[in-house]
Amino acid sequence: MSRPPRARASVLDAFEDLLVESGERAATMDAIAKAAGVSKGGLLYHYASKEALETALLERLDELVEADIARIEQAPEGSVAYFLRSSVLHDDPLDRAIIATSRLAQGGSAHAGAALRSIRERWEATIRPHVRDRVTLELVMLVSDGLYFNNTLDDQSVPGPVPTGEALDALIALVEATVRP
Amino acid sequence: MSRPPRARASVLDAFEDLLVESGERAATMDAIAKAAGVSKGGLLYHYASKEALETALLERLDELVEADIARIEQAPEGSVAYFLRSSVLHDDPLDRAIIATSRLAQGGSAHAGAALRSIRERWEATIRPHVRDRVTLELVMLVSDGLYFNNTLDDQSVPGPVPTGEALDALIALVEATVRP
DNA sequence: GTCTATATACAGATAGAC
DNA sequence: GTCTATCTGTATATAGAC
Repeated sequence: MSRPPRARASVLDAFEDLLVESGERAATMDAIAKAAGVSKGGLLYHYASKEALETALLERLDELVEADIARIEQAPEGSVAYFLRSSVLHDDPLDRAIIATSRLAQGGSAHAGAALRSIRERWEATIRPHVRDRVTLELVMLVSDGLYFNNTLDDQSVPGPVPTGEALDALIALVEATVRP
Repeated sequence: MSRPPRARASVLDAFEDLLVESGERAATMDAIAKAAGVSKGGLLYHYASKEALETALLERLDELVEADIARIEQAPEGSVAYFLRSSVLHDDPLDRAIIATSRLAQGGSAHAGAALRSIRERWEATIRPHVRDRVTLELVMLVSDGLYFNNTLDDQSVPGPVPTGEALDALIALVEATVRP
């Protein structure tokens, strides 16, 4: 755990980037090695197989989610507002890890699918105390899922259909007014 | 168009099934041929390439969406309620086509991604007259997206986190009360 | 720790018989 | 229209030098 080699992290970054930017088909061992600036042999010294790389991505995701949940609970603007607002961000490490994992899940990885379900449960448990009842909890979760889903479909050129700026503020205000306990 | 050979349709069905049940990695030409009960050569007589198969799936999706939009507009229970309820179904042809297309989009297919964005725009235009304003329209669309997203992650064994039965009725009632013009 | 070279498997696609 | 056999490219992974 201590002092992990620089190359190891940059290989994982390259894997994640390729998944996010170009999809699972593009994330081959060759492409990952090239993007990370190492040879295929070098890559395989750090991660002995593609499955090892996927496992490492899932572990990174898990750590990022843990930190995110702490932030949700302490957010000054309120947990629901913070949770929804953070569902629409694009380029922070957590969102990239989620989108990458989502690509793997849709490709057929059962582990990745299970990881996403587990994250959703942890978020749900965190939000539960801050809403009125079961139904309003569903509403918050589904709006968040919807925001994430649109993130995953975003292509870098076209702006996504998801609200930003004042439209996002208005959406959050609407949801908060509806779900407040 | 008239009297399309039975085998042609069953090849497309097999492609869709493999995408939905097992993800894009599993949907190889070999696996598709086997599932459809034809040889690889037989498959390639009907669809000369994998891209042709993807194009056919997108065309099927387009037709199903067209029919769906007509149903949304005429639904006796109201367009918003019908739209949300139909977002949670699992085994109708439209949902399977959407999930299959979603797998291709996450795999990296730009065409599939564009098709999903186009569907979303058509739905949005259909729902627009039935809600109060821009913000409530966003809310309905995002809840629908959230329901679909959870569908795509559902694994066949575990029941998904998405509401059914009375919980779904309550959710729909909540959203309708919030967005009604 | 990182490299080159190579083994093995499997993908998509072609050729041509029936 | 459907088949078998085969070509070609490319994916993951191994072996072993440096």
